[in-house]
Amino acid sequence: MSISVLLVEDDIDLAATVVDYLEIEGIRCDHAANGIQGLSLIEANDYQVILLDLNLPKLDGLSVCQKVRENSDDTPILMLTARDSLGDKVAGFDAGTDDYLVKPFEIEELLIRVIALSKRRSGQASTLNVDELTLALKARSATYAGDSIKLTPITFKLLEKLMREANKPVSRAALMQAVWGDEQPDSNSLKVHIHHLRKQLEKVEANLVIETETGFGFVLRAKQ
Amino acid sequence: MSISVLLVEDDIDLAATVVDYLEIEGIRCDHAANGIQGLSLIEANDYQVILLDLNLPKLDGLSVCQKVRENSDDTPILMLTARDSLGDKVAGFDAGTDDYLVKPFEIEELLIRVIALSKRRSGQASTLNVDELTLALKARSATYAGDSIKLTPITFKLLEKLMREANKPVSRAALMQAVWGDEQPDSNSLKVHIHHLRKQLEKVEANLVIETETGFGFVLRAKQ
DNA sequence: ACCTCGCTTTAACCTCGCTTTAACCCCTCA
DNA sequence: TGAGGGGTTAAAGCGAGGTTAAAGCGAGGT
Repeated sequence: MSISVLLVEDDIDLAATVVDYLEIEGIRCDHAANGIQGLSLIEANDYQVILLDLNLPKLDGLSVCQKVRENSDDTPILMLTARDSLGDKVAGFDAGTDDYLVKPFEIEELLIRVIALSKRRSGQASTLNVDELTLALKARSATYAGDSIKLTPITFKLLEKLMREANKPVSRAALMQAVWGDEQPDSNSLKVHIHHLRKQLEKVEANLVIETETGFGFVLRAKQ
Repeated sequence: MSISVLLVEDDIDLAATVVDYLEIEGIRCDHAANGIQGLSLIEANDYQVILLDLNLPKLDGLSVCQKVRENSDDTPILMLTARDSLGDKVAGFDAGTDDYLVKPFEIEELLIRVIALSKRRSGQASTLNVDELTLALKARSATYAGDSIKLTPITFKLLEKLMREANKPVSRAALMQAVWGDEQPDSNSLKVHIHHLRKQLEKVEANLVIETETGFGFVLRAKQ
């Protein structure tokens, strides 16, 4: 799985260098130029690591760090700092920083720290949401407006595929590929499992239906 | 509360310098000259931070680090290394290292890292709690509402993993990794030990159950 | 060096429920 | 009206998980 990080840094040249280097190494890298923008990106996306400059316009790095932690977000944070005093670093760790790097730093050094931090907490939950339906991929559980939905391994994979392509028709072949891979059953298993899924959606009175696209496949979309 | 650390380092002069400096700063500092001695001190005492030289006689730093983690001891480890290659550092983080410092280092730098690491852990419990179930990691004992639960080394590791991920399903692979590491038994050992654990939970009439997620793994959660 | 005890692994067997199959229905369109 | 796509249902099959007992193994004591 690929790593995706956010760099919050006001020095545009440095930012460009870091972004380029990380992208070459296969790490997705967003960039924010100030603390406020950084915070909103953090809330909107799901980063594995956050790289925070200590001195930022609008909202400094320490404050950003604190606010992230207040949101009970434990994404690892790597602080980038030009200062080198003991006080600043201790303050950083107090605010919830996981690591820091003193400028100027070797970019390889940054890379290995990003990789290390991304490994530290890889247990974060990613979820799919369509309407009020939530599918927790790690927890392997689904809920609709709070009601839990029981899924077997197969209906789980089916629902996942349909939710990823919500509102877009998915061909039978694509669904079968998603569920069974290359060794597919020959009979009408798919329609039986689609049927099970529909029953589950009805049970929680979901405002979602699986419609059939005759001769093609199925779509998950809101009713009416 | 005062900090107490262990330094595992074979360079006697360097060790003496570090010990003296840390003691002056009010940090208790034990010293071991090789990996084997280090391990036995770690098992016998309760350090806030472990400082590990990478190149050690008898048992190298990485191996010490791995063994500590295998004992479910998550005391922060700061690796001291003369080498500076990317590979070594990544290997270090893989083995469960929390931070590292490249020799020669400023002794003030060491101090602030020790302080930072000792704080990281101070928030972490040495016991895990789920519902009325308590697992004392150091004592390797468990109780439910006061009743003690007998755990073998394997059921202990199993329960620890399930409690750390309480309410979240844990895959078979993850459980087996947590218990056996890379050398896993080929047969159905896991289900036998899960069975033993369930029996223990029943014996104390715990309000917790280990549910199975068919085709995936197991979850520890409250009944109903 | 041997014995013993208890933890771990193996293996056999059973149960349960997920998956598949197949039969039958309905509806649409030629 | 009959052929085909899709929906529904129930039952068969089959593999994953549960249970149990016994063999294997190593640590600690004698």
